[in-house]
Amino acid sequence: MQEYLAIVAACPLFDGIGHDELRALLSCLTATQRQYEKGSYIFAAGDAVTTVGVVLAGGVNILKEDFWGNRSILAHIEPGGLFGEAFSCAQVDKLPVSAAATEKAFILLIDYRKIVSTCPSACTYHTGLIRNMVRILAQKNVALTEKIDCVSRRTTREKLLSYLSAEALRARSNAFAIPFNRQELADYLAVDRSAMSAELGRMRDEGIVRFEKNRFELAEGPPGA
Amino acid sequence: MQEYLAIVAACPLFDGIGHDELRALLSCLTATQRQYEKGSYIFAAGDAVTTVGVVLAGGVNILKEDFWGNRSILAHIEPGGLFGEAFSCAQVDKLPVSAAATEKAFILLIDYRKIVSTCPSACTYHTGLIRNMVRILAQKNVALTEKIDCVSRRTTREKLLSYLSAEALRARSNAFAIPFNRQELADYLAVDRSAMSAELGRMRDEGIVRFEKNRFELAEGPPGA
DNA sequence: GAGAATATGTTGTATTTACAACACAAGGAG
DNA sequence: CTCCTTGTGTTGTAAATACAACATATTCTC
Repeated sequence: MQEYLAIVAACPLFDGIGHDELRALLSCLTATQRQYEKGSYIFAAGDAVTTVGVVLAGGVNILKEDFWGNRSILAHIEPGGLFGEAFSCAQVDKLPVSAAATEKAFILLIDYRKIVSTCPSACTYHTGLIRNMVRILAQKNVALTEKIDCVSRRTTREKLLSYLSAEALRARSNAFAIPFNRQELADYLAVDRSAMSAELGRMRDEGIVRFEKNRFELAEGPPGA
Repeated sequence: MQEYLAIVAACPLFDGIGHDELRALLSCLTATQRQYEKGSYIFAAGDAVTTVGVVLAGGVNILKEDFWGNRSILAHIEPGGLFGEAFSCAQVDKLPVSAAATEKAFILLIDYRKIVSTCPSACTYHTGLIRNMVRILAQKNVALTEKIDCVSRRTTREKLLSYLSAEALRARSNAFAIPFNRQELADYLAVDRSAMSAELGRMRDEGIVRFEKNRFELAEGPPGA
């Protein structure tokens, strides 16, 4: 564990907690470290999960299998990353996804009930831990809501405008940089990259937006003007 | 407050907490009750919010205004409903939405920091309260992720199959009822109702699915077969 | 600087969708 | 029962998209 302390400290769940306190906290949480071979499951669909996982080394894929057995990868988690927190904390009785090691992996497992219950010994950093967990869930919530707002639009143009509007409001400026390249933006908006590129070109021709690379600038007037 | 105790108790934030304990808890949380006239703002876009709201009476709309000033209603909250929890708990510095009373409303406001910090007097039900908050956020997380999984598909058919697959897995049966009528399902999947209806008809013709009203039954074989 | 890999823009076509308009059934209110 | 509302399916057409294939850039490596 010693060797992974820096990785654990990098996990947002432990924000604001120093190395020394962290060691005490992990013991208070009865966190356990386990090793998984490539391809083996940390959680399997159908399981009841009460733990969250922190990747110490290696990597983990979150997989989903639909009714007909079609598999898809929902996420890839790297060292320092957290997984399983939504399903554990939501107290779902049967996991709808699986988590599998993509290579030999070391995982720290922590029971979410230990996290959200203040310990009898009242360790100082437990309140910070709870606040971190709540913040992580809430931030993901905000990000997901924002994405749905974009993806739920009917046309590529509406999706782009919705996304660019959100970025402009976030930057509090009509000029801003986006954290995606074209392919990533297309994936985020769930549209075809080339069709999106064409739509961006038309929007530029109409004077709605200017852009170069990942820097965008929105015209101040309404899109219709 | 006395008169609204039953409403507060119905809020999922206070699940598992009895009326007597609730009164003590609310005082421990320094919850405050405020009255809002129709149209007035409980939270305005740009505010820094640290409180969650519980609607005691009346109604609240969550509103969003984009970069060009186009308004849209994201949600309507009724008595017993909770709002503002995601943004408060995510510690966003400037609210990207507003909350306004749709009619004369009574709102209970609670600082989220009081919720996630265990109180010095260590009131018994605080751990339950924290767990409720975490569960609410996590469940919304799961629901949003599930919706994104459907909405991010390219075609109406893929969206329908994704949604129906999720419902079948949830029901652990290939026959199940859905909680939507056609218009609501179309809104959920972000497609046109009539186009969706036509697609459902084609899928039925192809033997992929059978349905009547809100009861659906998926063929066991793969969609392509 | 050459060459490879990656990122981005462009175009044509077949497919799919949105939209509007309408038909029809079911259920409730009077 | 009749009217009215609501829910659902159908069709035609214009519009938008996905997809494929290709043309330029840009960046990275050697």
